[in-house]
Amino acid sequence: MSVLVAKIAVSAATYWIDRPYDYRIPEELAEKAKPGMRVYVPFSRGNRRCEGVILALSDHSGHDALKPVLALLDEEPVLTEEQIRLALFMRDRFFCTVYDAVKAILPAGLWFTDDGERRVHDKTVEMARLAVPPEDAAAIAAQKRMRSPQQANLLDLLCSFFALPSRELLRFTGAGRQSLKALVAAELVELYQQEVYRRPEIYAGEREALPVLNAEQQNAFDGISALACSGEAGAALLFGVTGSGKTSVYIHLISQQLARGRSCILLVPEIALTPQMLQTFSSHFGDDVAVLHSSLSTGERYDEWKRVRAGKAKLVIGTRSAVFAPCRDLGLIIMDEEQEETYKSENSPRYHARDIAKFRCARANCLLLLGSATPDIVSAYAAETGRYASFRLESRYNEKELPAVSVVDMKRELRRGNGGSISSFLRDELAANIQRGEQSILFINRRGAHKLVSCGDCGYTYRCPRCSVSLTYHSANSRLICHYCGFSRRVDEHCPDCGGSLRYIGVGTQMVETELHELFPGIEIMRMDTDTVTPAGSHELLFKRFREENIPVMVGTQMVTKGLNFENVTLVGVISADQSLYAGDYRAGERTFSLITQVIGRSGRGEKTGRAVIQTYTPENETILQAARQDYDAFYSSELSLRRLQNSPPFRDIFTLTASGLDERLVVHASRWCKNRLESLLDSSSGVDVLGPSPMAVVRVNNRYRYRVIVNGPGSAMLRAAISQVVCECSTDKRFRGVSVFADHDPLN
DNA sequence: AGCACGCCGACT
DNA sequence: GTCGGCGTGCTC
Repeated sequence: MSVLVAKIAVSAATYWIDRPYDYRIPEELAEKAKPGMRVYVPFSRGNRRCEGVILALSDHSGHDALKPVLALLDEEPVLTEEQIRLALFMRDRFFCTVYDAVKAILPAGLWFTDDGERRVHDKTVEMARLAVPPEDAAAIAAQKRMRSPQQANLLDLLCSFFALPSRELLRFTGAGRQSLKALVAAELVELYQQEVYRRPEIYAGEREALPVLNAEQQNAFDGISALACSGEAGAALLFGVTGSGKTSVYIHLISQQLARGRSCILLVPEIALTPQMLQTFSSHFGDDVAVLHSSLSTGERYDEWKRVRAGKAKLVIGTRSAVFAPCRDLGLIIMDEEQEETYKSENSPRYHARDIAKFRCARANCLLLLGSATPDIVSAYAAETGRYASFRLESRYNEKELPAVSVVDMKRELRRGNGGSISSFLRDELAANIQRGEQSILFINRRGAHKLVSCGDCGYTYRCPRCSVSLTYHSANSRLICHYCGFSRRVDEHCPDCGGSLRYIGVGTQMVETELHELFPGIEIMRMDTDTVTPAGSHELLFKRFREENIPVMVGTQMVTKGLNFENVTLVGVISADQSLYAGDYRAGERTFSLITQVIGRSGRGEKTGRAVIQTYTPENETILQAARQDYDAFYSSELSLRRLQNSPPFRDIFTLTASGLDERLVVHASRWCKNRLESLLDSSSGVDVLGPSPMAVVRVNNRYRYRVIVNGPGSAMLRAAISQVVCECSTDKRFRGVSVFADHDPLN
């Protein structure tokens, strides 16, 4: 019997209409069409051509009048059966469309290729700009105000910005695409493509002998390798204190799998920060290594992807998305620093790399190894209860002692009249280090280390017109920028409100840097921020300078806590350990513990023993004390009982329903409706709590108000189905037009 | 979402 | 009358 029907996931389908659509396969394509191939199909009333992917073939359909598949985009399937399964799993797990999942699984480069010949195009975004002088546009806008207010709004906005990405433009004005198209048709506005630039990457190395394992590492290796070679699916946790040499164990495990003809994936939280890790692995595995991460160019990424798929590269090292690497004969997935938040995607598909890794390992009957010095409480619990195998590395390299840690009470410091951010204790320690010619690193527990601009007379501060946050000053281009939506503007000469003089208030690194200059005149201070606009690789350069020029003090955010080892650093300071403790979500304690542990780990990597100073306004806080003692087990047990009381993971799963829109009242209304609807769908005995709605920490972004309902319950298929149903119902409810809703499993905040 | 169909208000 | 907003409903 001839196969005539294809079940297809289409790109144009939104979440609430996403299902396999049946299409007729025309006679001439019947031979070639296979599951996993991309196709063009007509979709919706206008039969507009859209992309799709064949999920399955069939000989019948429950529908009559099927539309035909227009064309096949691939000669061979680009998705394996296994990857199709994964995409379907992702839809169910992460509340995304199947096509969204497919786009995450496949590399972007695939969309730019033709006939197997690589034709990499520059990545572009669609921009809209005025096609007439702004004065004319303003006049036309005024004319149009009555008849077509949406078009008038679009024109007005373009008058002040000249050019904007059309996506942004529509989002900001709330106008529909048709209004923009009308303006384009009237030749008042034109659309054009603007390039988004990408940067390349180089790596090289010579093969080296495998590192020698110490007894403890050998022991861990033996246990893990037995599991990895057992041919059964499973997961293991490798708890290894900072400097215990987890990497050496990884190298041996990978080497073993490659020798068995299996391929491996090594996931790292942030590859840009670990060039020496890459160096290490390419020195052992040479061309067997493929690197996959977001700052590769589309072409490079695609090339690496092809090498992996062809079986030419057997070890994939990469960030989050590398978990989708098309490895053949997968033998092992390792997630290094598995507690890191960068493994969770914050836009659709909102997946966690750990969940994808588990799925793949289960299907491939292989091992997932989670490595960490401060494991996620959920992973540690799974290890404790025997769901994961568990291995420990407890001795530091070369039997080095832990740094001596001091906790400084900043409240007392304040009472003593020191209102600055550096305590007298830390100051003395710094002075001692400077005198000895040793280096120090100060860590600021805060993101966005920028300046605010405020009026010295009336206190006016610049706020984003589209978001409920202040604008921050970037010296790189002398502009004020919103970190949420990217809005930017020039700074005025004087206060726009009262004409007074404007002050530039340093927060974070800048403030500390200034203070240090006052305390230690003439001493060089290096500053390192996470989100300064700097060219690629400049962090590495800064680290190199710090090392080679023996710069006495480095001040920085997040990134100074990661990776690099400096022999001569013997003092680290945490300026304020408190910020991340009160972030509000259930992960706050975990984050703080992990952060402090990593900072302490930066000290005393060389010959000399290190010291660490932790400043806090709550010196009695258990988490901070446990982190200071580097006592993960104590932290784990107190955190676990807290989680048990709070009903948070690992005891319950957390889901959120987030609603956003221009009309705040409507957003609240829709959120409240979601909560009630969900409660009514669930049995009162289901053990599910629905909380909220509550405004998000930053309520307004890009003029859209954001409210959230939190669902706390067992992550059962039944609960996920109910959540999915509520999202679909709310999205299609006419009363909530203009409000968009999405669900997320265990979001970061 | 994005597209067609169809209703209703303004201008020739 | 009719042009073109903008609301409504559907997507194999």
